[in-house]
Amino acid sequence: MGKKKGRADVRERFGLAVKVRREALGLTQEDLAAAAGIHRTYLSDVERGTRNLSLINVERLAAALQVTMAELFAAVDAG
Amino acid sequence: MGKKKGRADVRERFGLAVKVRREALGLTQEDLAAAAGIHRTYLSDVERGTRNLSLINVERLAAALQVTMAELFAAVDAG
DNA sequence: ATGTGACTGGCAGTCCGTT
DNA sequence: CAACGGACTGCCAGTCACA
Repeated sequence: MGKKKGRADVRERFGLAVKVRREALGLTQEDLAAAAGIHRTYLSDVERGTRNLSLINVERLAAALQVTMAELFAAVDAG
Repeated sequence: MGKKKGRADVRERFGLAVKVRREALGLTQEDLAAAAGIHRTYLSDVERGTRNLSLINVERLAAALQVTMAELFAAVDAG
């Protein structure tokens, strides 16, 4: 039953949302990183929840994932 | 009829979304800044679209505005 | 293909004040 | 009450070598 309580850090929830969506598209981290115009190792950090990325990179990632930011954050909120 | 074209910068759209929601709640910048745990002058910059804020502060702001991040970004996307 | 530590430059974020 | 300037600190952005 549970609901949750100690919710995970936003960075972790965001990273997971990105990863789930990326895999749904059948892309590798390298593919997505290239599409979003960011670096491969940076994306790796983002998916693992160790980076507190900012607005501009959030937008780039959403675009590369072919979802609106609202859709992406719906998954983050749900996480 | 066009609809879109040169869409405004994410920072500007985000700042406007925050401002509209803040005013709907009848809060001053100082009130909201205190509720979100960020600084007054920084919030001023954010609303004016001059700051590229990061994930953690986005979450704090959404919480202080009493909306989910998805709801907040729906307004940003619409902007 | 991905994870991770380390590194540096620039900006996110704070705080003073004035308009 | 909000915009804006200046100065400061800490952390994000961006990259590499290597497991």
